Parts: sequence; C-alpha cells; structure tokens
Amino acid sequence: MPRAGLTGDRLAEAAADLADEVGVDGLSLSALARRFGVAVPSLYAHVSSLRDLQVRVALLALEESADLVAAALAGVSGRDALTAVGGVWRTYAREHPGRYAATRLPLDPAAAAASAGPRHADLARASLRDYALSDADETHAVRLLGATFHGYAALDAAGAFSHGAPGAPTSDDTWERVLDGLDTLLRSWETR
Amino acid sequence: MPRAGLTGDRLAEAAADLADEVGVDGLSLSALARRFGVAVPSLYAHVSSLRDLQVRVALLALEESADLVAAALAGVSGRDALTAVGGVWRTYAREHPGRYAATRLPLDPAAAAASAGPRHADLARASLRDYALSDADETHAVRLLGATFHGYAALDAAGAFSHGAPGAPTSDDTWERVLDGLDTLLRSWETR
DNA sequence: GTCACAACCTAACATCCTTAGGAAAGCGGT
DNA sequence: ACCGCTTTCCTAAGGATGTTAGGTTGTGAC
Repeated sequence: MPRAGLTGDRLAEAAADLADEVGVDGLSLSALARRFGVAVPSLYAHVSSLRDLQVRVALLALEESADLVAAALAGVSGRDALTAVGGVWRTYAREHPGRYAATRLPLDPAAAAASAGPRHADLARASLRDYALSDADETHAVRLLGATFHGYAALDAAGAFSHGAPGAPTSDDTWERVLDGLDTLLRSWETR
Repeated sequence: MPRAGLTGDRLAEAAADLADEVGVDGLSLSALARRFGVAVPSLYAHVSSLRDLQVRVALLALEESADLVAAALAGVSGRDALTAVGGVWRTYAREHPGRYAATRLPLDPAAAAASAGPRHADLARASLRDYALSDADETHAVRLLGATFHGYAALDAAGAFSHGAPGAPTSDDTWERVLDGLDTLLRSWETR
C-alpha cells in the first residue's frame, strides 16, 4: 500500500482549506483523515491533538495574512495605508473564513510570541507612521485599528450588516465611512 | 423519585452560567444534565438540540445586555453615552465571557429579528442622538460602534492587549483613548 | 540486500449528541 | 379516595468524535 506522504505542514494546509469550507468548528481530525484517505490515528504521528492542529492553522493564517498586509502596505501611507491594512483583513475574513477565525484563537504566551502576531503589530505600527503619533498613542492606535478591523470583519461575517432595513446603506459604504473616520480621528491625535 | 423541575428557561439560565464558567465551547448537554442530576436525554423534553440550547443562551444574553445598555444609557448623552454603552459591553464580556460569546453566535434571520438584536440597534441609535447625524450616517455610526466595541472586547478577552511589551499602556488607558477618539470622530461627522 | 526508522494500521476506550420507547410522577375530574 | 392523562424523566442503543496502545510495513541509508 503506498503512503499518503503526510507531514505536519501538509496537514496544517489541508486543515486550513477544510476550515475555510466547513467553518473552524467543523474542522475535525476525522474529516481531515478522510480527505487524505487515511485512518484517524495516523494523523497523530504529525499532530499531537486536535488543539495542536487548530494552533497550526492559526499560525499559518497569521503568517499568511502578515505577508498580505506587508505586500499591501508597500509604498503607501496615510489613509491609503489604513485602506490597505483594513482591506486585507476584510477580504481575508471573507475569502478565508476558517483561516480568519483560526486567527482569533487565543494562543498561550509562548506560541503567541513565536507567531506572526508581533509582526502584525509592527506592520500596523508602520502603517501609522504618517500620523506622527507619540509612542503611547501609536500603541493606542494599533489597538484601535485592531479592534475596529476585527470587529468589523466579525460583524460582517455574522451578517449583522446585511439583515437590516431594506433601504440601509451597504457594508461597503459603511466601510469607506469607517476608514474616513479613522483617518480624521488619527489626524486629530497628531502630536504637534 | 422527586422531579428536578426542569423548564426551558431554567435550562437556558443554567447553561448561561455554565458557559460563563467553562467557555461557550465547553457548554455541553452532558455537563448541564450533570448539574441538574439528571440523565442527558431528559433535557430533550425542554430543548431540541445542543444548537437550540446555544441559541437560547444567545437570546438570553442579548436580552440581558440590552437591559444593561438601556439602564446605563438613562439620562446621559454625547461622550457619556458612548462610555455607557461601551462600558456595558466591555464589562459584560469580562464578567460573563460565555454569555458574551453566545451573543456573537450567528442566528438565522427569523431568530435574529425576534431577538433583542434590533433593540440593541435602537439603543445604539439613541445613544448617538446628541451627534445630530444624518440617517445614513447614524447607521454607519451604529455599525462603527458595534465593530469597535465588539472588536475591542474580543481582542481584550483574547489577551491581545496584555502580552505586549512591559512598558506598554494598559487596556484601560487605551479604552479611554478610544472613547475620546470615537467622540471626536462622530463630532466631525455632524451635519451642519 | 538488509536494517532501522518512520508511516500507517487495527483494536479499544471515553466522551459526546441524538433517537426510540418505556415507567412513573403529578394533575385533573369523578 | 381512586382513575386516567399528560408530561417528566428514565434505560437502551447507535453514531460520531478524540485519544492511546501496540502492531505492520513501506522506504531510505548503508
């Protein structure tokens, strides 16, 4: 019988795809084993538990999204930088719901420090350079952006912006308005 | 043998407490049955499935939090109103993590419409009355507040604001700054 | 070619959700 | 006080999952 050629990385990638298809809650070792035509316990040679698999997906998604943010951020600044970073999260959450949800999984401190999380923080900081904020304000701003972008993605994904009144503005409209708002907000923070 | 006296409402309330203790993912019919000293299938007389139980917890939490928001909003306006609404969400998420997480559970359109969700929207709208926004802008603002508050609560709960550098500002500091920012942002939207 | 390691398997168990059907508690009416 | 109906709660059973233990067998290194 030929081997399936499993590795931890291949499993993580397949798990990420699976999570995108069936949701992060639908991600199971059984489904993953089925996808590879393999018995469930075989996975334990490469992954120590379901939780471990979820963490691997989270790390993968954090790396992937950090790369996207870095690329989108090349050569732009000010409001364009906000648009770039926010846009990445918004489309990533829509196109890769499972990966995105994994991104929100709480990691233990060691794993968090070794993840692309800090890189995200650095990128967010870089995107704010144009606003000339103090160190503390930059931290506040990074958190504000994180909260707003992630909250927006979450509510949007939950359909909170679609099942409203018929004449209500679209989510895209609001998105633009939010970016405008953040831009003016941050400008008002500028140290002078 | 005496009866335990179960009802759908009592189950939902106990389930909410349980979710607060062990997390919304730890909420299980088995644990709930154990808590009542009852066999698992007995629950099916009052609840049609695990999913149904989760939905009941979500509805309960939405009602509860809407009451809190309404109370906090009595007699205040402007920045104080923002503080009130945001504060409710922030403390609710911290003190009742399971209930709060249930709040984020996607409901089907019918359930969503019958829930306290619309009341939350109305309350958010009311909290913005002082800013004299156009109808469309009010909708944008409600969404912005929702995204920011929920995103903040989620990141805070995930510990994103605690495992940073040693000298970093506290989450409370950032919270104040965020409220200030939203206030100036909304003021800049005012129709003149 | 053979040897060692890793990949993969079967067997087994615990936990969970769910359905089907039976017993008994409590309430009404007589 | 007794009888019957409804509802509560039970046992029995089945299916899905995660996890561990221990055995085979493919595959590359020598």
